[in-house]
Amino acid sequence: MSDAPSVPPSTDRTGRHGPTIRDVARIAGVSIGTASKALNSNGRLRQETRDKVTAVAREIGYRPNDMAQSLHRTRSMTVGVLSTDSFGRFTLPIFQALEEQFADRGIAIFMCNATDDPERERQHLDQLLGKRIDGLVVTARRADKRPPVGPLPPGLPVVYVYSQADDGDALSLLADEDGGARLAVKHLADIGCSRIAHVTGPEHFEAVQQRKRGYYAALAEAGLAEHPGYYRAGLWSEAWGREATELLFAGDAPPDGIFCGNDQIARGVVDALRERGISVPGQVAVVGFDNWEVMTTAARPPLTSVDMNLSALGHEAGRLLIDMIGGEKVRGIRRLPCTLVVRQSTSRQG
Amino acid sequence: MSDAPSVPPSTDRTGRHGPTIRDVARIAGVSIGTASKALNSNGRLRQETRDKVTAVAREIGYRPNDMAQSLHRTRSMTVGVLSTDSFGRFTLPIFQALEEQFADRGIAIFMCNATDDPERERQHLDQLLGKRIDGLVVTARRADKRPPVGPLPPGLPVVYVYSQADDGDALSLLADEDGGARLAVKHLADIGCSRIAHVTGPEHFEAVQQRKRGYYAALAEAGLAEHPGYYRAGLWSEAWGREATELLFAGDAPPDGIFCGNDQIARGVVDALRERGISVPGQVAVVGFDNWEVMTTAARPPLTSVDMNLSALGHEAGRLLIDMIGGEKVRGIRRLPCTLVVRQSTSRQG
DNA sequence: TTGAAAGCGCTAACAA
DNA sequence: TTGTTAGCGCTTTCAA
Repeated sequence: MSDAPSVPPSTDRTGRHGPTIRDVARIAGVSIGTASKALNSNGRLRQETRDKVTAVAREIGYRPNDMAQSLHRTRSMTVGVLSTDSFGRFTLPIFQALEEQFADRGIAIFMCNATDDPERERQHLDQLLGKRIDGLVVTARRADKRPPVGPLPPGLPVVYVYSQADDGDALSLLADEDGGARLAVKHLADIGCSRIAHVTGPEHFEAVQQRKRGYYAALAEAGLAEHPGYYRAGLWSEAWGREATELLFAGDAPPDGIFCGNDQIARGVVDALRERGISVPGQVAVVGFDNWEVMTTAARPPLTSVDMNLSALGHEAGRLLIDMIGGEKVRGIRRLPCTLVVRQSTSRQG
Repeated sequence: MSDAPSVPPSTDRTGRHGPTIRDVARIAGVSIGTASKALNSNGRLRQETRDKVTAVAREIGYRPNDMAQSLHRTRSMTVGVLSTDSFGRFTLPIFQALEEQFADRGIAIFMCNATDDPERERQHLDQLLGKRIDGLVVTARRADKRPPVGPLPPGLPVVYVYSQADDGDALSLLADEDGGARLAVKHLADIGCSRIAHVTGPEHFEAVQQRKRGYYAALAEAGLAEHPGYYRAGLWSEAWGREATELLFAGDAPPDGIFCGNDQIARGVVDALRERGISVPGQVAVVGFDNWEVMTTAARPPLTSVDMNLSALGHEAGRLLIDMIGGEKVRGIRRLPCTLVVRQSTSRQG
């Protein structure tokens, strides 16, 4: 069977998970310890030996078994990402950023989805803990408060992203929605709007509350009056955007600037305005929220929009989790700034 | 320190990964072997002993270490999902379905993203193989052919989903795009359209080729003539949908049915038609592709669209991979049927 | 019915 | 410079 007669007699058994370091050592004619040193390029070894071992390893397709390694180390080099709401448009850029961060450090990601089902969440958590993850990221679609996941082993680093735990000791990373709203309203004021309306989604969303706060705060800062009827909460849909526009323009004091709670609403608004023969941004300027390219660039005109920088949020989450795994203590709620992306719905050149 | 004086003296050392079975055994006052039997409810043991052990385990929060277990088993109970194009709208429902399938069987998922970067793909693959995954799913945004991933250890089950390997021995799961196109065109013919156009995306997409084939085949089957200028390839955008509509209606024989390559194009088409004062579906019926709800329901009127059932594709992929892990040999290209979802753009009741 | 011990694949401390 | 060995946490014979 053997094509290498110089190889010492062996059981010819290859590990159930593929060739093992024992196989490498045997074929290379060295001890296991030596093989280990050679492959991990540490310890003092003759270059010749080192080369021989690595050559054999390559030849037989040896690949160290991470699970066996992790049994020694205090790290499994894996983290769990638990989405407590289904994978969606908002969690996606966060995932992507997390993935980059961790992949760069050789940390693998267990991805789990527990769509608002506590039972499933429990199962996933059990599984992740069985895998001895080094850290956990919890994401959601909404930034509303949620009960903390758990119970978890003490000391397991956890970061909530775009999601907030009802637990003062937890670390939550959120977008500064209030600040985003201010950016939008200030921008409208800066380009000369004085009657600025806010058409937004359902009031039970925390995000709606925060953006509303930012809206009023920015109005005050700009020295603009609040107008009853300029604030309209409804649905997150284009249809609501169109409907709200009708309502706003039915009155005697139509707005000259509209800050929308998301891009779908904004798109509905610009459509309705166009169909009423009102020019955007000439007569009315419009700002959306989310900077969802599918919407912002397809709208006529393309929409100025607030970007929550979810990708940055994900990167920061990854960075912090890695720090925490490294032993740092981090807690509290951190809000990352939003950015305004200007397009033609608020400027002629855009 | 100890609040249980009856417990035998110990090193008071808890494993680096949390309490171990040794801890359980020591505290329960039994041997490790006994504890193992009790916790895995096998072997013959006195009920009393069994209860004592499980009680202790629960109390100290013992959780078996999967990595240590996997060292014995021939399975790691993990699979890798490698996205060779970034996580997106198309891969999402597939992920979700895969996740369900695997989670139900206690299999964890390593999620990796290698956005068209072969180097990164190699890294991820190395990592996954180090983790001793039991199987691999490869997804992509496009269904175009790609070189097979690898090199992989022989016998490692792989399934390509919404993605096709340039390797006859591989298993690929795809949507039946040709069939989907036929569904759409047949539907249009059935409701009385006789001049059916096809506005689609860039020709270098395999999907475009296939849908085009289905379009012509269905025309022939319905006994309808091909009309030069009724086939328009362009971009995957609303703007192209609008532009193509202008082109189609500039000629002398405007169509009375338009099958679009995706929902964005379709939305552009219905918008352009409405603005031209052409009623949909009264004068022209329109069908989209993808059944992307954001588009289909926001369009006016809501769009009839072909659904590729990506979720079903994901489920099937999971099922097959599990079969393959179980030892079954599966190969070849499988195309799963599309479905037509009828809405108002082709029917008055909708 | 329970305990002891070998070993999964690997690393690291210690000997030689 | 290299080999030996004791674990990492667990399962599984084989003895007792």
